Amino acid sequence: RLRKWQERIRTKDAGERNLQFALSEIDRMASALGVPRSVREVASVIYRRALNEDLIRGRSIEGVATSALYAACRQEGIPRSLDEVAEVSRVPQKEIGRTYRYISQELGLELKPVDPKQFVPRFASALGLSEEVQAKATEIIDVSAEQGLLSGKSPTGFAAAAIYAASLLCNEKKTQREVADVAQVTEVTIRNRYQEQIEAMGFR
Amino acid sequence: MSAPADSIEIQNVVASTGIGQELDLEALADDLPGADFNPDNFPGLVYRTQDPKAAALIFRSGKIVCTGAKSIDDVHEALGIIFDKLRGLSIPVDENPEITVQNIVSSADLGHNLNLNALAIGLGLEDVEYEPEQFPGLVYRMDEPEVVILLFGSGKIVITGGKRTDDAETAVEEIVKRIDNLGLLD
DNA sequence: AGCTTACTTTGCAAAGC
DNA sequence: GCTTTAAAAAGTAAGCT
Repeated sequence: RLRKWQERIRTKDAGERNLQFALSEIDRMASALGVPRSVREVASVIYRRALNEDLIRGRSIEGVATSALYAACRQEGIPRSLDEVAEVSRVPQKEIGRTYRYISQELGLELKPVDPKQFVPRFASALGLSEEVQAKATEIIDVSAEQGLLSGKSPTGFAAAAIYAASLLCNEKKTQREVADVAQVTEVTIRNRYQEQIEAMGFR
Repeated sequence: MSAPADSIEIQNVVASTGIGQELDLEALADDLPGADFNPDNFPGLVYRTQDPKAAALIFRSGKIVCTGAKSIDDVHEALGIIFDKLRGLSIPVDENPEITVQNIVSSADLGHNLNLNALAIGLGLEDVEYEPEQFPGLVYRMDEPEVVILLFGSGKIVITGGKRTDDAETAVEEIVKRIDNLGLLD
């Protein structure tokens, strides 16, 4: 009886320690990513929900914590790419993606596909581009998405190409390499998306 | 005039069977030219047939998994070749081992481009997985028939998880109906 | 700038770690 | 959960010329 009691305390303490660890990891990663406090709070709520629904079983605490943060960024409209999240996590990108899909499904988060436009302000300011370029990039994304060019394309690559095109159109040219570096995509991807978008805009 | 269902092509059939006889895979690996056996890697011995092209995983228990065949007939043909090869090695093989189809992978073309973003919302986010950062296809789990459909922006699709030949046909007709009802079939 | 190769996703069985 | 097999879809990536 006494042993059972001690075991309960031990598991309760362990569980408490695990939760504290997860929350501090979310905090650490959120700081490294530079996301606002509100997003960390949303991530904490998602993590606690996953914990209450026993979704951690068979998965790493860090993996679930990272996925919760990735989901929270999306839910709050300031997405980070899986690449970016993986850079501040000790969990491989592949596992983050897989765990995100799992908790997203189990918790019924029903997050809409990431909108490329949501990357524009962050990428553009990292490149030192003006509001005018951002507005142009947003317009390019809207027009080309309406013409069906977005289906199946990576949101970061789509945003990167639009920013590259907008920088040319507004005489604030950035090289494909510079844009590729902040968006973490290859120049080849920017080139491919750029060609399609320019055509969709009626330029050439 | 060409209905999407007419574009269905079976790409891969997975089936399992058993010869009702335990096997010494080490010996079999020596006696079967072209056999790959790496027990440290995987417990099954891999044997490939040329015509029809297929790959078989042969296990110590005598159970066999056949993959890569383009039709159910090809599965039977390929396994027949393997059964005869084993008999040729004086290994007793059941007269007519039961062959069970476990999965059929098919491809098809809906003939229209698809707006996957709109489709993800229209088909219901709870039944859909669409993460273009990770994979360009939209994953849709259908209940009847119970199959998984991968939909691409080009209108090309993949149907998998079905065990019967007509599952793909039923699934294609159903998905076309659902997409059309959403007004997303241009 | 291409071209080639390779990896991402789905489904399934097998035996064993 | 992983390991291996097969095949399609289309996007992305890396290596080589």
